[in-house]
Amino acid sequence: MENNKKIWGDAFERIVEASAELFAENAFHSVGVREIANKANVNISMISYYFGGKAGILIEILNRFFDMQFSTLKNSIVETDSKEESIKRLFRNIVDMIRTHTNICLIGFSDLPNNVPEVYELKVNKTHQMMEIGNQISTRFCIDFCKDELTHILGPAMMSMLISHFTHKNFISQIYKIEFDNNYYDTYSNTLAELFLYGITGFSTEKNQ
Amino acid sequence: MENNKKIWGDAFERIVEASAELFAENAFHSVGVREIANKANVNISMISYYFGGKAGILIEILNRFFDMQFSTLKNSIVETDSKEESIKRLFRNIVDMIRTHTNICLIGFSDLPNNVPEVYELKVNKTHQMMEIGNQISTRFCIDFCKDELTHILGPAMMSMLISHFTHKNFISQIYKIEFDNNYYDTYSNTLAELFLYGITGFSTEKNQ
DNA sequence: ATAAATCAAACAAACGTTTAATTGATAATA
DNA sequence: TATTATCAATTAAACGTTTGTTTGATTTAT
Repeated sequence: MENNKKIWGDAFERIVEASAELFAENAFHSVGVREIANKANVNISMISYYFGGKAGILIEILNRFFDMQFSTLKNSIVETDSKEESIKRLFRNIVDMIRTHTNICLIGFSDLPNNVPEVYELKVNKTHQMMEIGNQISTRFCIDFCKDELTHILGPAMMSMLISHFTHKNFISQIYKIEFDNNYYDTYSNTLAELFLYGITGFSTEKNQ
Repeated sequence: MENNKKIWGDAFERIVEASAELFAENAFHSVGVREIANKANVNISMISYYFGGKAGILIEILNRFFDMQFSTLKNSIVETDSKEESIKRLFRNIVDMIRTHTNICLIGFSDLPNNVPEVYELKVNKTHQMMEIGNQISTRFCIDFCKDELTHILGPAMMSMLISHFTHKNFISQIYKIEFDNNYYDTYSNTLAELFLYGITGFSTEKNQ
């Protein structure tokens, strides 16, 4: 895939980038090929030319998302880490990933064009792989509580928890006047990591001291 | 609104029901009015007649969702509860709500037709109200850690955590062979409540004893 | 000279909405 | 009691757009 992109023109990448922005803002089916072509400054027919159709763009984006997610999770495994540092590093890395690739992540988590068979199958397969990696990480993290049968609960729960802020960000910023800077996301990542580690009980005692 | 429904025929309710199923399965913009009309056994023009357009159905569904969410949260406040029982009751009630109204909840949480101005504004307003109720509940629950400035993090995080299973359910059931019965959701609700209360640390020690 | 890249134009299909006519039941009139 | 008036409910058909895709010619670079 990396090779293809260099053989093909910039248009390929511009289409992916423009689509990612548009798909993240609104749902896949509500974005038209002409809107994409305009934003990417390419002719409409380039979409079918490069991606075989509109759905092909989404598949490209989803593949990038899952690759990114996999490597982020795997890179978060550091053998010498304590359990606490494991979780904190993991949460920090995931938040970093979402911040630097917000659009792709929002699409990967929330876009649900299940009526496109290719997309649906890809999601099933990748979810399966995610569960396996989740199991690996659980044991490597020495999270002994996390039996196989619980991975499918806690895995999605953890990821959804972390992404939730970014899906609500637009609404929240219209209500509160918060600056979403590095400091904010340090706190954000740490807060959720501590919640995940110790719950609101441990969290409250720690903060009150 | 309750009155209107009795003046109007069954068609009104059939349209809402059919749309909820379809919008939950696929995104709002990928569902056509003819598909809705077929499933509801009504003429296409009834949609504009009753709802003023396709978007009107979504607004009706979202209003029901937010009303439901508000009353579920408020009904979870029992003054005599301990902190632990407060959270467990809250989580139990939310899971019950999602189970009995899965479609409406999936739409309320994940459907994002932000390019429909009326829908977007409604979501902003209701999110605002949700945050206020979140604050009320936090203090009533004696969750002293939950300052105002953290509600906008923990509120969405908690809800997203609980809904995550239902958004992933289709994928998960293709991987694992799990029966999603009453027992499963008792465990599910309790597991996430304990995670929220004590984190994976407290959770593991409790389970290993 | 060859092949990839880009273009304007047209394609049929599906989209949401509107129209005007008709049905059905209820209320008012004679 | 029979007839008329009224209005909500429902229908088939057509409306003009917009949809994603394809075609065939043209440009660009190798």
